[in-house]
Amino acid sequence: MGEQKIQTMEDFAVASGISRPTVSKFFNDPDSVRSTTRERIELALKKFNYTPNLFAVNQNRRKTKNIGVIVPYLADPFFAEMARMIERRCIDAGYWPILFSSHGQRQMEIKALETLRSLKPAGALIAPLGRASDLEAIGKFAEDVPTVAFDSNQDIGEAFVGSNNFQSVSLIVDYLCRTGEHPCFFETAPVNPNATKRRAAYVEAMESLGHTPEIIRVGGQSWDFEQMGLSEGKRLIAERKLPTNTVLCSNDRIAIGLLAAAYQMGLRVGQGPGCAMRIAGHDDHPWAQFTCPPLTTVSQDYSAIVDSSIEKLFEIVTTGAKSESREETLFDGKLVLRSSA
Amino acid sequence: MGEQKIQTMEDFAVASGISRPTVSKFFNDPDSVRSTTRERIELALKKFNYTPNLFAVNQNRRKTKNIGVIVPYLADPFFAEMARMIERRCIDAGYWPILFSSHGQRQMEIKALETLRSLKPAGALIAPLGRASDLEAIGKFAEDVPTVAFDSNQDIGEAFVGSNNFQSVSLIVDYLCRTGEHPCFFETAPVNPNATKRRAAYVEAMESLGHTPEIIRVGGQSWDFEQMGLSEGKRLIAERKLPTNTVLCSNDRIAIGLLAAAYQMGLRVGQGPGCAMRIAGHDDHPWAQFTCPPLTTVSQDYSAIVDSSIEKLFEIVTTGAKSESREETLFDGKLVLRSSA
DNA sequence: CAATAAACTTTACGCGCGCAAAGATAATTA
DNA sequence: TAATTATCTTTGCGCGCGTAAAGTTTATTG
Repeated sequence: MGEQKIQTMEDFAVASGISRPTVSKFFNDPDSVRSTTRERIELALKKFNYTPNLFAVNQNRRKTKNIGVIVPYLADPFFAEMARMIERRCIDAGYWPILFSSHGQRQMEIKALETLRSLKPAGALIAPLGRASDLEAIGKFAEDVPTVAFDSNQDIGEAFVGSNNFQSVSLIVDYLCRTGEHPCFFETAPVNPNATKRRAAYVEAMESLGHTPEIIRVGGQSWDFEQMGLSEGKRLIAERKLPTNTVLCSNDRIAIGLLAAAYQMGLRVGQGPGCAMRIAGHDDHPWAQFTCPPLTTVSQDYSAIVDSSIEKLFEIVTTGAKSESREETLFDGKLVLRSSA
Repeated sequence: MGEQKIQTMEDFAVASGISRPTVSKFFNDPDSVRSTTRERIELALKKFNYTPNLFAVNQNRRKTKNIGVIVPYLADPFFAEMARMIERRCIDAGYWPILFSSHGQRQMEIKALETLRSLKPAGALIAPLGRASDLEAIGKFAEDVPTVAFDSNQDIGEAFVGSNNFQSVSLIVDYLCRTGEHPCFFETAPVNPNATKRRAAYVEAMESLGHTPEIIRVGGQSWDFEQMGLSEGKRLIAERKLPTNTVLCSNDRIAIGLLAAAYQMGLRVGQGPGCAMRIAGHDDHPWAQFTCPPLTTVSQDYSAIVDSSIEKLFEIVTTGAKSESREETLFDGKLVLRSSA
């Protein structure tokens, strides 16, 4: 080998002694050709190491095998982890995942949609930015491309898969009220419906337990949750503005910042005696087990959300069935008791 | 608008009253057409919202505008952050970044290379897995595609950009020795040359200061650094196996795990009186400022590394100059003093 | 204003492959 | 063995665009 440079499928077909259309058929679905033929092609494949030109392939296919994935913020391990799972599922199903991160910015999300559209994907999995999203742009995109939304429910796409915030928040509010002083709710300006729903869920849960909800909102809309938790947390502690000794944070990343604030202000966090406050989060973020103290939180069922949204998407993609009603699938959270609350 | 569906460049050219080749020219470089023409096209662009088919574009271009980016582990905010910067730079330069994560797995890295190759990228920025990498595969890839390696120096590609581990480690070893008990070195089985170099640098720095290096290696090769820092840290503390009260960790993620271990074992970490041990890390990881206590570490100059590697790559891509010698650029680290050591 | 240069239009080809149709060959069944 | 079916080969078109060449218009210069 080596002397003959296999560049095109034509070359490869000649070299392997099989006609090009059959080779083409093989690459689209190896099981669609006779086993003897398949073996001959696979043999030649090992010998010549040819890969079809992805651009030529996708230009001509009626529908491509591309799956677009857009997450709002890839530097958040939560989304990084989801992306990892999604990529794996796509590849296993013979699709090619293309990952975009909006990096928390409206313009980036729009850009990602544009780029994605020009890739003529078979489908898309989108976790919208939320408030910052151009819903109209996403909506238009979803008209042309089968789209499943996850994480943040913005009424776009054929279906939504996410967490049942009302269930999960009431779970942890119940727990906190049962085991100590009732919690106040610590949040940043809501970046997406999850944040809004969690606050509403907190209010509802508190009221149903006969407590007065107390909400502390800090800062503006930003994805630097830890930073805001830390700086605003320090300020609140210094000014003694926390209404109760128990703080339920809108998400784990805020809680991580608040934990650092408490530490730096010399406040011991936990349930035991000698502890000045309790801090709880929401999500069961990958880092939550490494905080000091380890963070009590409610888990989001990452893998269930990924599995379900992928499944939903493939269903829409393969059947081509535009469902008449937008389906919403919510997964329950589970209480993750560690020592911070 | 709306009634006329602009699908092809032909359609768009007709609709905007400009010939297709000129439109094509515009999309390749807006500055290559007369300003009056450019304005007319941009006007039509707003009106019709057309984007060229990326597959068709890239199929025909001599060299594509794709830049492949492969990072070893995207769930690590360090790489997520680098990837974010790289993406931005590429887009600003008119390139299209395609991001892959090896997810810590050899097979994924190989797969990413294969996929990337079929995208005929103009260039590639690769942070190799390290030990787990198929160096031969990357090497072959780099023969065909202009490649710059970063983060982990595996002798592949036209150039390497990374951190000067000897400088940075000796910096923090000096500091630690100067301000307290000399440090032992806490590492997992090295996943890449950085880890190996840091250990060597530690040994060298210690010896030059007249101290005996003491290395603690735990666990196997894995990217779950925090987990290993935590579990092995707890064990070491329980069994009183730490030779000194000062621990320099091979990277911040291990340090984060060890901090959690110390906390859970009731050990106070920091420099002050009443502190049982000091813990330092390496990298100035995005989370390092939110640990309890905040982590003293050495920064890697993320943005310098990104800038330099991008610059290097564009230089190679544009000039097409295969340099005779592989250039290595190392950036110095800076001491980041927080309160953990 | 004419002369030159720059930018444009028209025309045409080719990239590498998907895909369809018709005929040839191989595997399966009766 | 003949008939049926599955799979293959041959042939050829077209996807949407890059790009080149030749001719035409517009802007710049003297």
